[in-house]
This record gives sequence, structure tokens and C-alpha cells, in this order.
Amino acid sequence: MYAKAREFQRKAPRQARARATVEVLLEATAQVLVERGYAGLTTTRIAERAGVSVGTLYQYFEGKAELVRTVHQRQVARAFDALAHKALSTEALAIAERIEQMLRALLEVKSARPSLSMALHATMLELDGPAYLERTISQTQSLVGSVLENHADDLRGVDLDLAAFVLTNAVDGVIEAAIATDRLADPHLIEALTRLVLGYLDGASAKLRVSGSNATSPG
Amino acid sequence: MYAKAREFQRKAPRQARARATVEVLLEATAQVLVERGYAGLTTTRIAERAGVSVGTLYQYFEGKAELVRTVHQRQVARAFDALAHKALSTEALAIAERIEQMLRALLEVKSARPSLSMALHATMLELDGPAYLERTISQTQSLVGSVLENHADDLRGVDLDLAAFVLTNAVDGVIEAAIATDRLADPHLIEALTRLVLGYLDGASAKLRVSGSNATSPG
Amino acid sequence: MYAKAREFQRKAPRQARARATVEVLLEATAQVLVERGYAGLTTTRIAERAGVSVGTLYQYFEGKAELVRTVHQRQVARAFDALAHKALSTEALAIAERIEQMLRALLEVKSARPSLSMALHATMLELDGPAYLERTISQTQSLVGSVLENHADDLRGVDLDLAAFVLTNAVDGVIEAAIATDRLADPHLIEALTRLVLGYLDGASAKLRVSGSNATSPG
Amino acid sequence: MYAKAREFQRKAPRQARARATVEVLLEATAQVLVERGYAGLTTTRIAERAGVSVGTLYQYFEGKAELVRTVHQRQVARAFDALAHKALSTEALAIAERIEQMLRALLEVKSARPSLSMALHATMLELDGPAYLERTISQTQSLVGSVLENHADDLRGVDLDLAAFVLTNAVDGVIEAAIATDRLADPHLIEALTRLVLGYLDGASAKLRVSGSNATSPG
DNA sequence: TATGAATGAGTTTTCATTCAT
DNA sequence: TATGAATGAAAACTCATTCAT
Repeated sequence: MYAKAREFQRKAPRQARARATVEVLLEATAQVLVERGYAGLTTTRIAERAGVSVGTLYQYFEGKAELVRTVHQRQVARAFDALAHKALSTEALAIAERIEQMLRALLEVKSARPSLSMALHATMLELDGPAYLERTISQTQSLVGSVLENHADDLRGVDLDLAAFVLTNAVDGVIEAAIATDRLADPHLIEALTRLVLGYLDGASAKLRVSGSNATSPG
Repeated sequence: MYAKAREFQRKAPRQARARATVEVLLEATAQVLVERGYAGLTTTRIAERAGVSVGTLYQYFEGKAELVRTVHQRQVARAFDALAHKALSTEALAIAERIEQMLRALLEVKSARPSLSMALHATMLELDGPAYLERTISQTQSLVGSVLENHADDLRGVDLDLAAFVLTNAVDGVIEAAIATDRLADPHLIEALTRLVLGYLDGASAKLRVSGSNATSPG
Repeated sequence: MYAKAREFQRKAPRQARARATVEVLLEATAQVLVERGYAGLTTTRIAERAGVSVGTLYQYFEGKAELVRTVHQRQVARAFDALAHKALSTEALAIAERIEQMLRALLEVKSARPSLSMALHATMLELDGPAYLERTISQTQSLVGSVLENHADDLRGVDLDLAAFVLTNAVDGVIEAAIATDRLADPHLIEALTRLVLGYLDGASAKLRVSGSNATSPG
Repeated sequence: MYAKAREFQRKAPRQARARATVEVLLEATAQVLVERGYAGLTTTRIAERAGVSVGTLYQYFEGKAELVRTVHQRQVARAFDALAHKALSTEALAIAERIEQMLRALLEVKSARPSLSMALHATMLELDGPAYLERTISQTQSLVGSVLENHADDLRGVDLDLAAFVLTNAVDGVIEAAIATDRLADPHLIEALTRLVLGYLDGASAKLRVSGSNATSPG
């Protein structure tokens, strides 16, 4: 049904010039994909935009699917790395603060090339089917899972796996829509996302509810 | 109260036979799309599956894009109608109960042809770009918005427009991921979604927090 | 190589209504041919324009080729009849006057639907190949031949067959170009054509030269 | 002195091999057009005849229309160049002699591929409508015009523009008919055409009439 | 008779991929 | 290595024609 995802370059570029060619091809792929969609992403066009010949393209990549998958992997890796880095650097913070910082980091990284994210999402869905989501999201999901686990004391009663799944995808859905409607820069977005996550966790844990949200402290 | 989507076709079928042909073509499109993705959705294949000739397909539709858009519109309309209907029939209920019921209705309608939903999402993204999301979601979003307004008293302090945007897309993101990972049937899903929505609203409204979640009742 | 020219309607229309349908179809064919060329002349379009169904079209004509040939035949017949009629009614006149009158008649009949003439010419060439010209022109050519013969005394030394061929086609070439460049209405055109014909005959006959062109009389 | 026609192609051939391919495609187009008419001129057939694949055809031409136009332009250019060349090399001659020589040159060039001329004429009419004639003939017309101007002294009283228009198209009409009826080789044709042209000019100019045609000399 | 739905052969056209230079 | 010409399978799409109603 869907083509298998094959990995990485056909040939490891040894020389600097070759490495540069690979970069140029990947960037060209990203640009053309954003500008004309997957249907308009032809090997000729990629090569043209990259300033090399089609032959060269095939020297480094198996075809356009591999190019797209590579671009996607990089994009995903960038987002994941940013998130993971922030998760590490905020280990000492309280959960509410930590989540807000992580969401900030995520929004920032997504803001870099918003339309590329969208285009890649659609394309990967077409290339590898729903299975792609599973692969891609699961990584983030387990990162989120371990972060939650760090705060297990505050989250007693919360099904952490379920929470990781729900929150990761809920946040993703909102961000995707924000990209589509060009609201990524809306200053209220970060607040709303934070509230979404904390609200969910809050609704499941007595501890957090009392200590975590000081606004609730009664008169 | 809520807007309706319509279809446009190359030529309106006059005879009953023709109307049946159109239905058969749409169903064939849905099936082939699910089975082979948009790349595998060829006009020949659609016609074959529908048991008519290609010529007939082109008599009623401009091409496969129009077929897909029509299938999508119907799918969206079905979900929207179910949601709108439930929204109306639960006007008397408290917000928490109402939201849970609406989420149940939504899950139910999405469960009907989960893989079709996914495939349509990916395809529409490719066909019409991110703009498609805007068009599609906005309808649901305003429905959600008016439901929230019905409970404005319970939601003092909540930015209802923002809430409608965030909640609609958060729920959508979770459901989409649930479809992709085959968790739609998970009995915990409905609870989690309800908590997600109520938790968000809760985090923004003093009134709701006190009356809606009895664990919080101070003293 | 080129399809055979088959003649006339598949079925003679007995009733008045049927005759009207045939007329309407022929007129529709002419209109569509002018507006969209032979490539754009589809049976559906003809039927639509005529306000009948395709089925009806096939009730009266074998297909679009027959329709075009019929329209062409009528057009040719109109021009030929006008010319023949004028030839008869001017038998008593001197050759110069007679030719001018015939040319006037020809221009007049061609002016009626100039673009139709052009379109038919191109289409018939495509349908029946160069052979069509032979068939069509020969009729006119022999008419011209017999007119010249009536004035054989004035045209001693002229090869009448050759003259008929040359003059018919020369005049035709000029008129066709006049249509294409929209000069049909140019008042000098008729003079020029007359001069062209008389000049040719003049160049071949001593008698005509002296008596026919009074401007030459020296003195 | 006289304008030149040029070609436009989808992509300019860089290597010698490519240039050869383009030639082969043009020749194949000419052949198929003659053999089967425009209706029978399919891209598959052209490629087959040229001994290349369809893909190659589309690499250099937008489609069959562009191929035909290019062939036509070359054909027209050949005829025009021959005529222009003869016009230059006969500048010193008397008008009668000059015209005969130019007509001879024209007949010669048209004799090369008579049926191609016909087929191109019909096809261009269909492709570009009557407008094509205007474009094509105007060039020749102005060449004829300037030739006539060279002999303005002999042509006092003649409207040179009108003469160029009438004579160019009259000659064209006769030649076209000669091609269609296979009389191009008729030895009388050249005489007749010369007489047609001179006769026309003669009928309009006193000077030429007296000196050019000795049979008229009075007394 | 008239209708218009259905047919499907026949075209055009694209584009990933190969390979001689 | 890089090039870009050539390939041809595969797709979209049209339209003359038929025939059940």
C-alpha cells in the first residue's frame, strides 16, 4: 500500500563539495515542497532549484521520496532536540514552569519554517501512510512521558502514558491549526497551550490542583 | 443556526440512473483512497471500482480532485451535523455533561470510517494546502464557540474565541492521532478528551472550578 | 488518407418539424465552426447550440463530417448560383461590363458570412484533402469558362481553359485574403479585381486590348 | 532589408545530438502531416516516425501545434528568402523581366514540396485562424511592395499598396490551386502568372502600357 | 421520435529514472 | 563525478457514437 521508508543516502559524501551538494539538494527539496506541494515536487525541479543536474541528484539520493524523508527527519530531529534540550535544562523547575518553558521552546522551533512543517506532514502521510505518525510522534511522546514521570509525585492518579499521548497530540493539533491560520505569533497561544496541558493534568491529580494553581487558594 | 456545505459538479445528473452513478463514484473514490492513498487514486481505478467507464466519471466530475473534495465535504458535513445535532439536544444540560456528550457523538461519527478520515486529511492538505484546514475547522469552531457562549455564566474570564480555537483543534489532534494509532476504541479516550476540555476551561474560570470539580471544594 | 465524402442526410425529413431540426443543426454547425474552429466542433456542442440532444443529431446526420460537408455544399451552391444567375442576366453586355458585374455579385455573396467561408475552406481541406478544391472549384471554373467562350471573338488567342483556371483561382485568392484582412468592404477591391481579370485577358488578346480599354485610345 | 522569421522552442537543445533530434522531429512532422492530415498527426505518430520517444518530443516542443508552426515558419522562410534573394539579384532588370524571374523562383521553391505547402496552409488556418494569413502574407506583400516601388516611374497612377496586396494573393491563389490540381509543372503556368501580374499593372499605368506591350502601339 | 447516460478507444502529457558522454 | 538527452510507462482526459428509456 504505502512505500517502505528506506533510510539515508545512497552514498556517503566524503568530500566537502559533495556534502555541500547534499545540503543544497535538501534545501531545494524543502523550498519546492513548500512552494508547489508534493504534486509539484519533481526531480527536475529540485535539481534545477539546487543548481545541479538530475543525474547528480540520483548520485546522492535514491529518488524524491528519500529526499523528502531526509528533510522530514531533520525537521523532526530539530524539534525533538530543542524539546529534549529544554527538558534537560529545566529538570529542577516545578512542573508548571517546566511545561511552559518546553512549550515555548516548541513554538519557537516550529515558528522557524511553519509552512514546511505542514507540507512535510501532508507529504509523509501520503508517502508512508498513518504509520509515519506513529513513528514520528512516539519519540516525542516518550520524551513527554519521561518528563511527566519526573513529576510523578505531583501527578498521582494520572495515567502517564495516556497523558503523554493526549497532551502531545493535543498540543500538536493546536500548533498545526495555528500554523494554518497564521496565529503562531499570537502572544496568547503560549498561555493557552500551557493552560491546556496543566488543566488536563490538574483535572486528574488532587495534589497539583491545590499546590500548582495558586489562583485557586481560597480566600 | 449553523452553515451547511454544498457540492459542485460538472453536470447535474438528471435521471435517477445518473444520480446513482454519482453515488457509486463517490464511494469508489473513498475506497480506493483508503486502500492506495492519493498517489494510487487514478481515475481509471476509480471508474473500475465503481463499475463504470472513465468517460462516465468525467461526465460528472472535473477529475479526481473534485471527487475527493466532494467525498471530504460529505464526511465533514456528517461529522458537523452529528455535532450540531447533539449540541442542540443537550442545550439544557450542564456544560460538563454537554461537552462529554458532544465528544461522544464526535468519536462515534469518526469511528465510522477512521482510515477514510485520515486519508482525506492528508489528501486535502496536499490538494488545497493549509487553507483547507481553515475552511474546514472554522465551521466546527464557531459551533463550539456558540456552545461555550450558552454557558457564558459558568465561563466568566474565559476568552471564548480562543477557547473554541484551542479546544477544537486539540481534540482534533488527539482524535487524528488516535485514528492513526488505532486507539479510537480505547475506553479511556473519551474520559481523557473530556478532561482535556474541562481542564482547559477550568484553568480559566473561577466559577467552574469551584462548582464543577468537587474535589476542589475548599474547607 | 482522407475520408470519403458521403453525401446528404441519412434520412429525408418528411415533416416540417424535422426539416426545421435539420436547419437548426446546420446553422448550429456553422456557428460553432466559426466560433471555435473544427477542433472545437464537437457533436455535443452542435446539439447544445441547436437546442436538441446528440441523439437527435445522429437521427439526421451520419456525424459531424456530414454536417460540415452539407453546410459547405450549401455555401458553395449559394455562391455558384449567384454567379450563374448574374452570368445569365448579363449575357448581352460587353465582356468588361459583364465581368465587373459578376465580380460584384461574387463579392456580395461572399460578404454575407465571410468568416464562415474561411472556416469551411480550412475544414474541407482537412476533411477531404486537396481533392475537395478540385471538386468545388471546377464547377465555378467551367462556369467562368463558358462565359469566356461567349466572348470568344474578343478573346482570340486566349487559352480559355487556362484563363478560366487562372482567373477563378486568382480572384479566389484575393477574396480569401481580403476576408482574412477584413478588406472585403474596401471600395477599391472591386476595381482591382476587375482590372486583374481584364488585364489578364487583355494581355493575351489583341482585339480586346484595342476596343475593350478605351483609356488606351491614343490621341 | 527584409524581416526574418524566427522559432521558439520549449528548451533550446544544447548538445549536437539534441539539435539533430529537433531536425528529425520537424521532418517527421512534415511527413506525417502530408500523409495523414492534421487529424492524423498525433504526437505518438510523429515520435515513431522520427525514431524517438514521445518524451523526447515534449522535451523540445510544447506539442504538435508548435511543431507544425515551426515547420510552417521554415517553409515560409524558405519561400520568402528565395523571393527576396531573386528580388535583389534582379534589381537592374526591367519590371517585366524581373517579375517573371521572381515568379519562376517562387514556382521553383513551391515545387519542392507541394503537398506540404497545402497541408500546412490548411493546418495553419485551423490552428491560428485567418489571422495566420495576415501574418504570413504581409511579409511577402511588403517585399512585393518594395519591388514595385523600385519601378515607380513605370507605374505612375498605380496604387502600389493595393497592387502588392492583390498581386501577392492572386498569385498565391493560383499556385495553391495548381498544387491542389497537380498543375505546378504545367509549362504555361509561368507565362500565365506573368501575364496576370503584368496585365494588372498594365491596366493601371499608361507608361507601361505603351512601352511594355508593343502590340498596342497605335498607328 | 427524442433523450441523455454510458461507453472506451485514442490522445496528449508528465516525470522518475537511466546512461552515454 | 557531473551532465542532460532520451526513455516509456502510466496517467488524465476527450468525444464520437450507441442505445435503453
